Amino acid sequence: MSEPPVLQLGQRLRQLRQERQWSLDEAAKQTTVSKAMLGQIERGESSPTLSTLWKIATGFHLSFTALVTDLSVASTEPNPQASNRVVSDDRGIDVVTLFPYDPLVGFEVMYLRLEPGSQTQSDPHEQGVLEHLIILEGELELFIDGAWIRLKQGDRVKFAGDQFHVYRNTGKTPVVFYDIIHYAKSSDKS
Amino acid sequence: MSEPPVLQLGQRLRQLRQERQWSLDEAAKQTTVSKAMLGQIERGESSPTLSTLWKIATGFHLSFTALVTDLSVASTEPNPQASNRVVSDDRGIDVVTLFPYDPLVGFEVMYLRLEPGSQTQSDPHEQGVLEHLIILEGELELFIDGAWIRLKQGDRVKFAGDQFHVYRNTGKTPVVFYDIIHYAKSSDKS
DNA sequence: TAGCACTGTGCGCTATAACGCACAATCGGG
DNA sequence: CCCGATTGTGCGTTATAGCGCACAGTGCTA
Repeated sequence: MSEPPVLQLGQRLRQLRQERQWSLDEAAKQTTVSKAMLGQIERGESSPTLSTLWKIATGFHLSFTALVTDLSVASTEPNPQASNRVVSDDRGIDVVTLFPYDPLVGFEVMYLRLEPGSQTQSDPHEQGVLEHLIILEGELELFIDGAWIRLKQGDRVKFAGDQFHVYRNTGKTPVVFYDIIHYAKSSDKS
Repeated sequence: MSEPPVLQLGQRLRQLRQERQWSLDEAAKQTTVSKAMLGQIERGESSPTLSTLWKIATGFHLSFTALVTDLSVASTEPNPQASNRVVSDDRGIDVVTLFPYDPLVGFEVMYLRLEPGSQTQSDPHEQGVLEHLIILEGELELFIDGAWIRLKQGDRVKFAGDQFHVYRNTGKTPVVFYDIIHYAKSSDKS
């Protein structure tokens, strides 16, 4: 991941202060954090503690997350068609992770695109895995429970991912779909 | 306002660690923060710096916001009626449940379509709710934590849904997006 | 012009974050 | 039983967060 966000926080704090047209002195009064410390933070010279961050957020009348929200690893990702795609299997398969696995929610979200004539099979995930497919484009064929089912644009299906299954595109246009993969409770994905 | 969230963070960190069944030693390895320090934080004996918080989030494979998301000032009481979350102004708003809430996975998936000029606001969900948006069409404006952010086709964002937020479409074409709403563990939606 | 108030920065001092290490307690295996 | 590995906690040391204060620079007014 990227570097510690001390510089980013500093820039953000200065921006917030200037929006309010507060001097460092005024900001110090509002936040009960010393003027000198606020200056250090703004210049990225200091990594404030949680308590100090809290005082700052409170003094600026922000929720805590508002103060640090831009310090997230870009929650906002660029267009998947324009981002780094991962060819994970045979030719004609694109896979992009839209939301990586997060133990807090227990799932990850994948974007998949299958060119006409392509196919990808999935060995059983670990026990308890549930998959949710949402078809955006084309017609997907899913082999599950010993049978092929067809899913067209707008369709969705939920199935146990802890069994062998296959995705294939026998149509003439690409298939695009999302796959929300939920892992059983208390299971870390890797 | 309420007290500095040092105790809350400690509880949260311990919870996250126990979910993963990590010892302090293992967590120290993953985060590059010393075992003794992690212990101090968990017991609320220390107020970690931003850099240390960052290391922890990174080591736990969380976004920074996910780590501190429950530490919001959030003076507003969580809305207990999470059943009908969309407060509308129904004109120009289509909402379809793609996957209804399932306690087994802890989330539901919604499809939303906003006509140009339409807007919908959402009172805070219950505490701990995380939302994941994937923009399919158009350009969505999301008001969160006191600021508007723009999300175009293909973008996605993850944010804490336990705070007031607004979706609006100020563009000239419809906006279509998916919303994966995850409710905190041990919380039944209805 | 001088004087005053304000602004942001640097410095030295104090408090505490963060660390490595030792250790008591626990558990499992021989 | 003993031994080794693991676990979480406490302690002393080091680095730095956070502070009050002094000060250079700026702008305004008499």
